[in-house]
Amino acid sequence: MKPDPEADQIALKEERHQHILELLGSEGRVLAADLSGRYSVSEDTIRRDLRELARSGKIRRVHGGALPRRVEPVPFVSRQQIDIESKTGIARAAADMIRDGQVVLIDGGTTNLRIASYLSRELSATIVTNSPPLALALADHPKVSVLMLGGNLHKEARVTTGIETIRAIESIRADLCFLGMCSLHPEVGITVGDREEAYVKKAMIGASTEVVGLISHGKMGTSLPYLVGAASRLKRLITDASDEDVLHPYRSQGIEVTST
Amino acid sequence: MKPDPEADQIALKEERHQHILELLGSEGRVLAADLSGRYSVSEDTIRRDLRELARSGKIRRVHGGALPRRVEPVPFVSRQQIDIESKTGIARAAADMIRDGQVVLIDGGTTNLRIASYLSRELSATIVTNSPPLALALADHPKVSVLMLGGNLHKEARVTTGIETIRAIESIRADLCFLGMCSLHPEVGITVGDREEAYVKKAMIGASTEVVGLISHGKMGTSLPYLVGAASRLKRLITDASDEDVLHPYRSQGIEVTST
DNA sequence: ACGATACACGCATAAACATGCATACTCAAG
DNA sequence: CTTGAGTATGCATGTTTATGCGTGTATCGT
Repeated sequence: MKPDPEADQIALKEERHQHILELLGSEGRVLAADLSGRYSVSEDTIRRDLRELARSGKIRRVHGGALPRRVEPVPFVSRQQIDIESKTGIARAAADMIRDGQVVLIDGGTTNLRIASYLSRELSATIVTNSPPLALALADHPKVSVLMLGGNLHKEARVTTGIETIRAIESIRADLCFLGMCSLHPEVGITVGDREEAYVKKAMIGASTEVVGLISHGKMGTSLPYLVGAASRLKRLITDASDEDVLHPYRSQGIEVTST
Repeated sequence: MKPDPEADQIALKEERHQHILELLGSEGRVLAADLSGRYSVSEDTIRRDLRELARSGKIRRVHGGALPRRVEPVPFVSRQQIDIESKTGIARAAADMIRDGQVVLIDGGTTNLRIASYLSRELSATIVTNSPPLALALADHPKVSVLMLGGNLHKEARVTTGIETIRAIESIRADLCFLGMCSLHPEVGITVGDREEAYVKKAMIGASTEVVGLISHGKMGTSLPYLVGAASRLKRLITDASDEDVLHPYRSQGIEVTST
């Protein structure tokens, strides 16, 4: 055996495996024939390596070489698909409001969840949320720090609620709060369909300097059994509704309305 | 004995061990044959050395030599795909352990995440977890109640950690705890790669009547920087490893071992 | 449909391995 | 000093592992 200048740095099988994985990570693919030459071993050996790595799920074996494991996008629930365009605009406008260094309280809900997608990769802030889906969506963000609020999981809404959640909220001071809106009415106020959620939202309002409501047009002017607070608790409203008749009642209460 | 210019500076076993570790640190790997020549001892002696070092978790033994302990930062999403079959068996066995009415603490980790899929639809229990993905996986379950532990989101592991998490754990008494295992060694104990996580796991052990460890074979006999506790803290171990040589050290510590 | 390439399988072999045993050394008690 | 226990080492042994090669099969691109 002649020492190959490139090879025989790697004499151990495990070492080769590791190296193949790294190579796959940086190059995006590997070819069996190429690896054979690179490590000065027979293609059979390489094939055996690839087979092993594939069997333990570390790579995806294909004819001629191997590819990285499929990185499939996070499987989001179908409900997210509703009203995509309107929610996109609202979420983007909300994401733009966040400044570096701020502590931001973000409530659950599908609209709020989309905020995660529109946060700048450069943003360095602390996001506090009672929504596990939102927390997970932010897990890939390079800079934001995520504080998950504990509590009972409300299965329908996918948010945590209850006394633990409220206590945790009470112990923070947020610069900004994006409140999820189930329904909003200029006179009745902010209402939700769940008692526990109402208390959580009240606590969120109380813990934040500035409260912003995100709401799609279909939910405006409606009401639900449990009251969170008057509409005037909101400093700003971001919505896709554009009908001035609908928006004016809020403006007249001193709420800044942003229509996307 | 003939004095070797390079060798016999090192005559003691401990000296050799120390030197091997240093070499491993600087070179990234060591070869048994190479070391044999370097220290002018037989390969058998080197093999014994390597075996000892591996047994105490300081190196990773491979055919032909040894490598540093694996520090393999595989992203969470792709980690989910690794060793699917083995994780399935382990998770199923774990799910079967849960009885109606119990309060069960489930740690993060990809193996534990799969437990959710195997819970009977009839089961009525309270699941407490610091893993948002697990909480979400359980959101569709008809009967279990889910308590999400709050805290800072550890992005890599997708679990919450920190003082909030620990406080929340301390306030509950669980019947059962499924501890996620990053690595387990019969003598070194349960270890993890993150300091915060170590504290959370400690708290989990303390809050549970019965602690069960779920671990796939590849993680057995390895160790990481931060100690959670002795292996004997586990009442039961569920693994896909079936090699009696690997399992016996745990059995002899009084741990019930279930091999799937 | 066709060669060309990549592949899986079985077999052979050399290296690496575990194990048991014998030897040599150390240290301390007799 | 002698003796004996404990340890480290080397050697002989049979076993396991990693690898390469030959054969025949599957897959690819045209």
